[in-house]
Amino acid sequence: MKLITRNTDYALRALCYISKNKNIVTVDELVEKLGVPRPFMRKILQRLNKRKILDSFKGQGGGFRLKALPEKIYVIEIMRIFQGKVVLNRCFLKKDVCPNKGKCVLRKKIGIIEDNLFKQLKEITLASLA
Amino acid sequence: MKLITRNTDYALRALCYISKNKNIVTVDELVEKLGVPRPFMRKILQRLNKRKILDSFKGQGGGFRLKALPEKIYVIEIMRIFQGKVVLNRCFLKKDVCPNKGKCVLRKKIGIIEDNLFKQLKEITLASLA
DNA sequence: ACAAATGAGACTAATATGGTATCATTAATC
DNA sequence: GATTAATGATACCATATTAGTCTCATTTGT
Repeated sequence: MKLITRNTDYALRALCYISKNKNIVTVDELVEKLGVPRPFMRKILQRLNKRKILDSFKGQGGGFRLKALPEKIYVIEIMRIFQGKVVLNRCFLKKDVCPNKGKCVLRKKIGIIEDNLFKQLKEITLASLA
Repeated sequence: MKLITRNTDYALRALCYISKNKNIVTVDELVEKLGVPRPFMRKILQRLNKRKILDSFKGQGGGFRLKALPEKIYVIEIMRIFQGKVVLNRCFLKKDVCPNKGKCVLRKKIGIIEDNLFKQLKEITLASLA
């Protein structure tokens, strides 16, 4: 079980690198620095662009740049982009079967853990990583 | 992203049910109560037996029974059985490429979160769920 | 002997993750 | 305006994990 997937990990490291450069950064530069397969890196960056984390510039001299301040970019947001909604507190039983609907202790306990996890993740910004 | 898989969820609910019965419980009874597919339930119980969480009895009148006290059965242990070691704090970069080996802030942060998660999970026993 | 239970293990299906390949579009430069 | 260097979009493939099935063997009470 892992909290962070490769996708997210690469994205975060790419963002860290970009945040340290005032200039525009190209895919090739990131590929060289991080050793991530080029097409994969591209896909990740494109996704970050679509989700308004990055700005992109086409054509010669183009590349990527942060769209927001590193202080405003949250790790949990990047996780959501690549790993979907982070929901731990789910019941797998069919609703009509679950023997204690409404007051399931397991779900409650997991819910509390989830809340704590969120609180911690929400405090981690790109700025705090760099 | 989910913290707990179906496997684990079913296992926990089965264990809860079993813990409330002094008698031996059969697969069929659990299947009826929880609405989980029979062969899947069997597999889960067999695994719990192998890992010494349950005792099993073959033949007519057989079934399953808790091997330890509910106070001594930890949710994290069940998670490990069905989801493998719970390790969140991993770096995906090749070791010789990682730009800040040893002092990677991301890993440190995730490490702290992991520790907290563990602490919480370790406190949840089967007894506390029932 | 028979029936009712679990043990073992191979097999299949569905989903998520990781990764590739190709062609289109844009913009600077010559 | 042609070339070139960049990203955009998207379809596709590979691998791993999770979920689930099927079948036959073994045990044990009646």
